[in-house]
Amino acid sequence: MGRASGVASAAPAAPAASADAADGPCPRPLRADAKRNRQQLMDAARAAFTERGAEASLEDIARRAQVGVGTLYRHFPTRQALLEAVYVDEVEALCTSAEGSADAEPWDAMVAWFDRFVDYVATKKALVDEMMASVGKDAPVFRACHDAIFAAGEPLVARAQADGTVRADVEFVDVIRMVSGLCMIKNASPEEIRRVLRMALDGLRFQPTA
Amino acid sequence: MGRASGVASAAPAAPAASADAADGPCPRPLRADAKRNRQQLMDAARAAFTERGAEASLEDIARRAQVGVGTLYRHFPTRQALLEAVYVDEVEALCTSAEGSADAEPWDAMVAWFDRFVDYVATKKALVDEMMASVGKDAPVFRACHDAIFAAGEPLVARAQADGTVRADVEFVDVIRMVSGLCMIKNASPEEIRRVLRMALDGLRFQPTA
DNA sequence: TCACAATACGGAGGCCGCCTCCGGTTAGCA
DNA sequence: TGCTAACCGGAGGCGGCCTCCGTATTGTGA
Repeated sequence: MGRASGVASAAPAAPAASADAADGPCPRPLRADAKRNRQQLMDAARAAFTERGAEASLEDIARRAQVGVGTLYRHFPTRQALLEAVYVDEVEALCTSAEGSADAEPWDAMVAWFDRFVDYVATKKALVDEMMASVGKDAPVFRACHDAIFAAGEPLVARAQADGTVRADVEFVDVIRMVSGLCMIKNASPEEIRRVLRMALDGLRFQPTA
Repeated sequence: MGRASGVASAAPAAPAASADAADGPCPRPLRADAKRNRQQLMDAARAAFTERGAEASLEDIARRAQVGVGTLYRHFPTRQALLEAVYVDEVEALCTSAEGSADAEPWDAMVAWFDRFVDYVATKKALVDEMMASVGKDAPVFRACHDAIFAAGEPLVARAQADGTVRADVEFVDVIRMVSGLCMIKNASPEEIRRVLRMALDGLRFQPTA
């Protein structure tokens, strides 16, 4: 993560991770078996959501994780909770990809990030159905991811604006909304989406003559 | 409908309509009670999908239509079939709205139609989840709707291109893909979407200097 | 090392929606 | 009026959702 308030929670890949960070005082650090099962559930869920979509059967996820449904529901009371847990990880990965482009041309750096944004999203449509919905929503987890995305992308747009390449009257919210929308295009190849993205982004540098 | 191969089937509003047009020779014109039930089902479905989303319970739709589930499934073997039947009607309405703008400025006429497109879609997100998926897909019904939309919108874009307002190298498929994507933006007010749409459409008239 | 809470596990069970199947009903023709 | 093809409706099998509670495991204090 770059700056940004660090999206929070979501146990890392390592098995012995610190799966704390709920909201309250957190009296106990989660028992060993619980920690293990939680991780297995997240892994199974990530796989299932990726290949079957956000509607993947929770019972099936539990089976894949070699865990009873009860356990699944204890860790993640709702499908939404599970979806979020997985998706927070993903967002982090996306956001870090914004770093290290400081030396490129502002416009190119910006376009490149949005390219990655779209590619990235393409591989997890299911998860991102939720993620897209977060732009503008104020649920706690969403809020954090939303912030992370802004922290990653806004500077890129600002730089292109300072540079004069992007017209001054566009706002990042609108741009991210636009790109989010384009991510939802169905039945289009990556190249097709990229072409559309280029076209739409060109709107950012159109200088109204009026 | 303008030109276009007339989207087909989907019984009109009038109760005594000719609900034929399946695919084959159609030996019988559908019995009176069947015709009535079919209409009730479509009405109930339209309402249910609009207010509960595309996941609305089919059993509930049958109940609302005061018909057994069996009847529902006989008329519409799959949820998809029902969705399509309802959605064909909707697309027709959208397409006809492209007519009568021949006297406006090409750019304005085009923008206005896409505005309507987005507004229209906004009120039936559920249905249009399917519709959006149709751009590029080749299922029979989809094909027809797809054609109808192209027949309605393509001339508008072509006119703006002939006019020189829209750059010559954009293709209608891409434009409709772009707008379709924007329709999917979540949690945004109509004005916000309109702003994004304007921004994206400006990309069509950006003249690359290179 | 042992014993005993505190925690966590897992799956049976109630509920609901999907879809199929078939005995009973009805429209419409002769 | 009688007959039959066409149609109706809902019971029933299946699978997913979620809850509840008896059983198993962990880890801590003696």
